[in-house]
Formats: sequence, C-alpha cells, structure tokens
Amino acid sequence: MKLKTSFFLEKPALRLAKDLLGKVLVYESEKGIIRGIISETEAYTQEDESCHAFGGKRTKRTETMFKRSGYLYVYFTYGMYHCINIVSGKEGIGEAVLIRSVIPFDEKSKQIMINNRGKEKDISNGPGKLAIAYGFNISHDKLDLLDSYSKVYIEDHNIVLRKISKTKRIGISKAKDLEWRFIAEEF
DNA sequence: TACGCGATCGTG
DNA sequence: ACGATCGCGTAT
Repeated sequence: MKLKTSFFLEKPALRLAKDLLGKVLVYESEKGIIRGIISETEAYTQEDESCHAFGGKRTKRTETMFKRSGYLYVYFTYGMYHCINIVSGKEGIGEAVLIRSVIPFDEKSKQIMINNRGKEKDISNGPGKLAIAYGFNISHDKLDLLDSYSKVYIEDHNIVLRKISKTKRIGISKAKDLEWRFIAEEF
C-alpha cells in the first residue's frame, strides 16, 4: 500500500530515517515501474553542521529541504552524482533523510536498474548508484511524494526487519560522531 | 567574476 | 589511495 500523509507528517528526520527502512521506493519511470527496498538511510537536520541547511541556511539548492515532509530533495555532487533525499519535519525547517541504499524489490525492477547502470553488480548500494539505477536527476527535485498523481512514492509491503544497526555517517567532514546512519541488516 | 570543495564512485 | 568533474556557496 502507498504511504500517505500520516506516515510523513511533521516526522523528525531521525524518526523518518528509521521508519523508511524496509519500505519500498517506487518510481513509475518511462522504462517501467522500479521498486527498491530501502536498506540504508542517513538523517540531516538544520542543527547539524554537515547538513546543507545548517543553521536554517536557505539557498536555491536547499530550498526544498524547508518544505513539509514528503517532498523529494535531489542534489548534484562531486560533479557527477545525484543524491536522493526525502524531506522530513515541519514546513519552514530544513531537514531531510538521505537514501543511501536500496535492494531491488523484484526481478523486473532489477533488470531496469541493471539496464540504467550498464552493469550487473553493485547497482543500487550507494546514494549515487541508486540515483543512476532509478534514473533520478535534478529534474526530480521538489516532487511531492504525497501527491496522488506523483510518479515517485513510498509503499509499505509489510517487510519485517530482524536487525537495524546505527552507525556514524559517511563522507562528511563535520559532525562526524553523530550516529545518524541506519542500516537494515537482516530481513 | 573567481575559486575551493564536496551527504561519491570506480579503479588500482 | 586517488582522480574524475562541475555546480554551489562564499568571497572578491
């Protein structure tokens, strides 16, 4: 079932980061429907130095993070990769959850991902990789996952998680010690 | 207008 | 361990 407003509404980043594990990120792409089980996330809040919206910093890029929960925040990094986030918290507060890894939900999704990636291994186990696997880019920024006509949304398939671990975040230079990275280890 | 650097990835 | 590659943010 498609997750609606009540799942996202005003949910803080740390909570949403955990709740998204085991849920399914769906994109009705032109090449077919792509489903992936979210297996790794990271939380970013405006009190957090490594967050793009640290201290309430609103720029053209970060503006999306200040929307209400449930919007897609897409940014371009390292001159070649896109990263996908889901906005959390209340409108006017800059925070989001980075989707770091997904597991293809079914064979058809996997084939589309492989096709988009141009290889068979390690197709969606990293934020830049999964963006390529789905075909997401900056044009997908500011999509509203709660809009009933949206081609991007989250589904609940009642996947049971046996083990969730919490670690330090990756690839950042500030606020390194916060354990705001969440990984679904066993399903 | 100029410049330093990054919520990454693939190769070596 | 390191280079690719370029938009963003901050400073000039």
